Amino acid sequence: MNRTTVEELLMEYGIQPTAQRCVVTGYLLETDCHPTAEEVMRAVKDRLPCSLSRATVYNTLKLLVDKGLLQELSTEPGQTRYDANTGHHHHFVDRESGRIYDLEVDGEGIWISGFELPAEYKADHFKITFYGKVES
Amino acid sequence: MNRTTVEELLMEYGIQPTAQRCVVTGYLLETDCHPTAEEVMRAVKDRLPCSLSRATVYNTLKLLVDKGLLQELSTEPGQTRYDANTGHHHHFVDRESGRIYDLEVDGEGIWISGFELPAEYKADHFKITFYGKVES
DNA sequence: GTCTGTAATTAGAATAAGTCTAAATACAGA
DNA sequence: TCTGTATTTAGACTTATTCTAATTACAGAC
Ligand SMILES: [Mn+2]
Ligand SMILES: [Mn+2]
Ligand SMILES: [Zn+2]
Ligand SMILES: [Zn+2]
Repeated sequence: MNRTTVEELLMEYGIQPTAQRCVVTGYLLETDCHPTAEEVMRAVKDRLPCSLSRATVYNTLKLLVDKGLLQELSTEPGQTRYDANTGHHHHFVDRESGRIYDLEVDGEGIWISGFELPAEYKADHFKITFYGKVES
Repeated sequence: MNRTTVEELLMEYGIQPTAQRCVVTGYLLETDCHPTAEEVMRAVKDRLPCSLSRATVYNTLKLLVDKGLLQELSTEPGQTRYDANTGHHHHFVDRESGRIYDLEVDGEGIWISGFELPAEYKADHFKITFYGKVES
């Protein structure tokens, strides 16, 4: 995804497309590894002619989450991770490597049987996280 | 659950039952509110004749997790919560209050239909977290 | 019952993730 | 070009958690 496409995407979401925001968004769209803010910072700072502040990375990530372009993941304590895949999907955490894999849901959607959510619990969303090992 | 019962439980799990550990464990067993380390600290320090160090609370929580008496929850960034319910169960997060409710799984267990875990993904565990509002 | 070595606890310092602040810079619209 | 607002910046600050070095508690040996 090139520079112009990212710019257009940001504008569609009502976000002023600055160089910093483009490069952060571009990185999150192209990676599939659910990076932390720190990882975004490292990955992205060489792509800019200028310096990049930590505050800008955090502000940008928060803005993108607010506007619905990213989702936040809390799979392990002390690390917030970011995911540009905002469709309804789930995750698999490899315990050894810590890597997080996306699990896509096909057409009809997912169905959980074997227990009832009590009537007074009105859920608007759910996520499933699997833990284990990916045998390569 | 009284003092002696907690002591016996800790010993069964191979944990030397000190006063601090008993009181932390006792609190987690009696509450259903998935407290943070800070909340455990506050709730528990008056139950001891002596002072209680932050380091002890964190060490104890980690020990109890290691030995399988507690599980850690990462439902929201920046807060690790603890859960003495270590059977297979799931959670409901009330977005307004932040409160976390347990969802028990009945006899036959839970079944997820609508997508396949790829063959090379060997999962030993999964958890489901629902988000929404509890209407009281 | 003491002695003694190890385990546990303590207060406070150190880290690390994330937020805030105040000043500088960029930029959209007049 | 001018001007006001939005964005970015470096670094201070906060908060959750971990580490450290010294003290205290305790289990087993005598
Ligand atoms: Mn991070
Ligand atoms: Mn906490
Ligand atoms: Zn994902
Ligand atoms: Zn629970």
